[in-house]
Amino acid sequence: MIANNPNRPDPRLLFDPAEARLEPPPRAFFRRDTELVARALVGMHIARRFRGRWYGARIVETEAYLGVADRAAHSWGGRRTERVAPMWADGGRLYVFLVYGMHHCANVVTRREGVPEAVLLRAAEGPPGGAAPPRLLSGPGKLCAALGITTADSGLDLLGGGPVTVLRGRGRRPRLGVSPRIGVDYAAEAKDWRLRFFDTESSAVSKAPSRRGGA
DNA sequence: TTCAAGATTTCCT
DNA sequence: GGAAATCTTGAAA
Repeated sequence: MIANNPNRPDPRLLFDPAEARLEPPPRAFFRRDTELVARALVGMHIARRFRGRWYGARIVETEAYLGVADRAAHSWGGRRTERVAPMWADGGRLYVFLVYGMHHCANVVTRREGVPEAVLLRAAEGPPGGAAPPRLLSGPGKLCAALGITTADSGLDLLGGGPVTVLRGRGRRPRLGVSPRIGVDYAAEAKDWRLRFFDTESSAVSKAPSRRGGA
C-alpha cells in the first residue's frame, strides 16, 4: 500500500465523464492551427484515470507554443531532444516537462508529426458542485499536482483509451481574454506575442491579466 | 564533465 | 515586492 503516491489525483476532482456527457474530440481537432486549438481548449476538460476512477477539471487558461520559430518553445530552432520528442509527434499527445526542479507542466501536442507545436494547460477549475477549492488548479504546476500528472505521462496519446484524455461537452463557449504569455521574458521578440487565452469569468485563472492585456 | 538557467509556487518582509 | 526551493536539461568545453 502506498501512503503518498505522487501520481494520485486529488479526490475532490472525482467525476463521471459519461454523466457529464463529455467526449474526446477527433484527432483532427488537435491537428489544427495551434492558436485555434489553444482557444478551443478553454472550456474543455482534462481528465485522468486512476485505479479505475476518473478525475477531471475544466480548463480555464492555456498558452500556445509555436514550435521552431518561437523562442519561448522548447522546440525552438528545431531542438529535438529526448525531452521534447513528444512535441514532434502527431497531434493529440501529451507533453509533460519539469520546471525549476519541482513543478510539472502539461501540454497538448498540436499539428502533424514533424511540426513541434503544443498548448500549455495553465489553469483549470474542479468539477461543478464538487468540493475542490477555487484555486486548486490555478497554475500549470498546481494543475499537474492536483491531477497527479508527471513526466512519466509525457508522450501518452490523449485519444484511444489511455489514462489521460481531453474531453468536450456541448456547453456554450466561454468569454475569452487574451494576453502575452507568462514567464517567457527571455524569449526576445516572442515574449510579447499574445498567445495566452483565458476564461474571463473564471476565478481560477493563474494570474490577473496584465494591465495592458485583455481582449 | 561542467555549469547556467528555467513555460513556478510559496513564503517572507 | 523579492527571494528561496530544487534538479533536469541542454549546450559548451
